[in-house]
This record gives sequence, C-alpha cells and structure tokens, in this order.
Amino acid sequence: MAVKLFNTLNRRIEEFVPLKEKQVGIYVCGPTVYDYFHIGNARVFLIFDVVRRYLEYKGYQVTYVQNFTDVEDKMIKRAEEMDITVSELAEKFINAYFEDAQALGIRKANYHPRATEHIKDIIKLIQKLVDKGLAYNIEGDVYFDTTSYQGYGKLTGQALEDLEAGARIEVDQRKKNPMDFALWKKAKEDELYWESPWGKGRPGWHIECSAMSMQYLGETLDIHAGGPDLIFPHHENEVAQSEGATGKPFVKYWMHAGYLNIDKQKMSKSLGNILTVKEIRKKVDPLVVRFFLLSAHYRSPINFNFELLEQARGGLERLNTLIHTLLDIIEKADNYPLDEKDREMLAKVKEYRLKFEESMDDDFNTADAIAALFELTKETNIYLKEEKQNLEVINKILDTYRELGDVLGLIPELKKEELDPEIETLIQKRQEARKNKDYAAADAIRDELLEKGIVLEDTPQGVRWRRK
RNA sequence: GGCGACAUAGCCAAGUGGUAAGGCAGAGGACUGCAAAUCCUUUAUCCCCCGGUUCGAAUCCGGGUGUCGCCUCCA
Repeated sequence: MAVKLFNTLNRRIEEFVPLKEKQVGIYVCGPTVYDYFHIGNARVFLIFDVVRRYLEYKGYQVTYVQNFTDVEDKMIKRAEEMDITVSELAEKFINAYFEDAQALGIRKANYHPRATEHIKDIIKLIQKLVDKGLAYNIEGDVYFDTTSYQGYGKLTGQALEDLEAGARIEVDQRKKNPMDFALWKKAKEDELYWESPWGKGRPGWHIECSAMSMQYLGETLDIHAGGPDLIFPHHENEVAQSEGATGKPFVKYWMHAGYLNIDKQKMSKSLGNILTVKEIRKKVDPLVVRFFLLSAHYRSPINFNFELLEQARGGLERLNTLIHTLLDIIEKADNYPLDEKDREMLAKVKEYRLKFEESMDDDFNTADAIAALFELTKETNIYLKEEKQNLEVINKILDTYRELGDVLGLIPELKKEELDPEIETLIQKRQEARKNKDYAAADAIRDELLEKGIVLEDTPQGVRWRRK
C-alpha cells in the first residue's frame, strides 16, 4: 500500500511518490536557538520524526535534514541580554535541543546544518537572484522582489494583492513592494557580520532554509515540513526565492503540523504561557508526552495541559504493562507446542499490523494506528489467559510491538530490567510471609515497595513486578 | 476586509455516503488471602443547530451558532 499524505500546496491528500524510487529527502525547519524549545515546537519535531520513521519502515531510504537557525535578530538580541556571543548562545541551546529531543525520542537528523556554516551557499543563492533581476540591493540590504515571481502566494492560497491589502506593518519605504522580504541584512555598528558582495551583513531568515535544503537534498525536495505558522511568510518566501533561482519546482510535498494550544490558548510571550520541554520533563515522563502528542492526528489542533497528560499516561501504561508481562513470560514460562489457539493469535498479530499500516498510510494517522496497538493488546491479554503458550508466538507478539512501537518511538526498551538486590530480598521475604499466611507482613512489604515505585502482581506463574 | 481550521460520550480521540474505533475516568461482575494486572458487562438511538440532496449522511450541499488561528517575528 502506498502512503498518502496531505499536501499544503494543493490542500489535498495525495499519493506519495518520491522523485527517486525508494529514496526520500525531507527537510524540516528547525528551531532558532535562542531559547529552550517549547511543547509546540516539540509537536512538529516529533511528528516529522514519526513520518521519517514510518517511511523507513516502508523501506524508503530517508535523508532527513533539520536546520538550526543560529543567526537572526532574536539571537542577536538575546545574546546581548545574556552578555555572551551569538555563537556561545547558539552552542548552549543547540546542546539543549539535543538533550530535550533525545528525551522525547526524537532521533537526530542525518544533517543538522547551521545557517552560519552555510553563509557562502546563501550568498551564492542571493547573487543568483540578483543576477536574474529577482532581487535588488538598497544600500547594503538585499530584498526579494515578490512581484517578479509569478507564483507568489500559491502556498498561502492567496493572491499577492490580498496579502498586501491586509498588511498593517510598518513597511520599509525603500522596498519596491510591501511584501518584499530581506535576503541579506546590512550589519549595524558592532553587530556580527560576514563579508558579501553587498557589504558587511548577515542573511535574512528565509534564505537560509532554501540554501541549506537545496544543498543537501537537491533543487527539488520530496518533503518540506514545519510548523503551521511557517506557511506564511516563511515557506511562501522559500518557494519564491528557490523557484526563482532554479526555475524548478522547489518542493513536491509540503507538510505542516496543527497548532498546539495551552489550555485552549495560543502560546505567546505576552500571555506568559510558554511551556518548554525542559520544564515539562521535570514533571512528566517524556514518553508520556510523546504518546500524548501522537494520540491525535498531526494536523488537528491539539490542546495541552497536565491533566490531559495524566490521561495519556494511563493509556501508555496499559501498553507497557503488557510488554513487561510478555518479557516475564519468556523468562519464566514453559514452552508448549503450537496449537490452534496459537495459530489464531498469530493471525491476529498479522491483522493488527496490517491495520496499523493502513492507518499510517492514510496521512500518518497515528491516533488510529495507536488504536490498532490497543486492540492487539486486548487480544494478547485474552490469549495470555490460556495456561499453555507457545513461546514463538509470544516472541512474535513482542517483535511486533518492537517494530510498530519503534515507528511511533514508543516502547523504547524491550529489555528485562535488573532489580536492586535489596528489593529482590524484600520480594523474597514477602513470598515467605505469604507462604506462612502472614498476610499482614506480606501487605506491609508490598506497600513499602509501592512507595519505592515497585508494583507487585501475584500471578499463577509467581510474583511479577513492574515500575509504577 | 481576505484566507483557513475545528465542533463526535464525563474527558481525550478515530471515523468523510451504508447505519458510531480506540484510550482515560466511572459502575457492576469474574479472578485474588486482599490487591494489582487482566477479562466480561455497562457508559453517544446518535455525532453544534436548521434546512436540502440521497433508498440511506456524523460524513455531501446551503444557511446559522460557537471556538481558535493566519494575513506582522512566531513551530
């Protein structure tokens, strides 16, 4: 089955056909590294991490590129406030990015280019636009002439005139058209700069993504993705400048995530409700955050608060409990020959894998895919009520969770964990007490362990423990 | 003024023409020394409202209401 996805370019769900068979280039707009990234950013990075994982699962060879914007007005301002250099600032928050991203199970991209490492490529691209008459230089500032590119507005779905009509910004009077945007910004006194044909300055925000994405993935990308608020103007501008320069289509499929709100409000500095991943991680298991973010379709708006996270935790726990049980069975239970009920279970495993794939094929419907995982969980639990299991079947189930769980980046560790000897001893003591029908003592130990975060379950195969 | 998204049970959330997935929470039961986990049963005669198309609509069309967003840096 082919993957279908929603393309912002035409607002339709299309079959995904990469430019080169079985190879995919994806570029995702990364963070401006002037602060810790927030939960809204996280949704974007996470969703496209899953897109990447699923395409790999389908057998595509994916080249995944996510940039760091490490020079920009906000960077300069923040560095001044913190009294450090822009590059020190970048270093700090790039490191922080990797920490938080890793916690959320977001894999590293194949390339994490930084704008400052590609100044030459950026200048070359701007020069090309200037040469073609699509950009103009005014006293060291270079602007893209939006009227020179016919398709301007095609991503946004609006005509250039309509965009202008609503614009209530202070327009730089030197620009030819209000919508023209900066490709190169002249450096102010004492600001960091690079030499260019137009004098000392730095790149504008939009041009870096065009330069870097084409550098790594060629002049036409399979997928370009980012947050919803990047559609305009950032992505619109990228299209204009890239296609203006190359004369080729820039991107085949544009993908954008939905918004994430905090308590139904947009995150904003003025409301002071920005939640960083770093903060959230202090309170909640990041995998719960991941599970929560994947429990709705990626294009739907999603509401975030800690109560909802708590609900999500319950669901993820159900999945984890089963996996723990399966691992325990493999360790302890006897193997029995394959019989009819085992074969039925194998058929169900196949069925739910298929359902999972169908959901993911359908514009990465992770909510539906997770439902398939839950249905498999129920079937497995029913199967486990049988006394005699075939361990091959158990292994097959585990493999399935391993592979499908890996697509979503949930269920990261399918390994049996070692216990502290001290806790092991307590469990033994409790078993003794139970044997002697000293239930008061047994329950006391169980409560003690619970406080240490260890949950005990008495099963026909003996006592089983798991972390709360 | 232009453009757009969303509205499904107490909560979260799939489903885009064939008669309401899944999860969380709740209730009852089974299992258990008691629990936990798990299983079974139960929780929307109906999908914001009003019209229309259709044999048939949560799903399509028209109108309305509500919430949110973009058009300005923003994931």
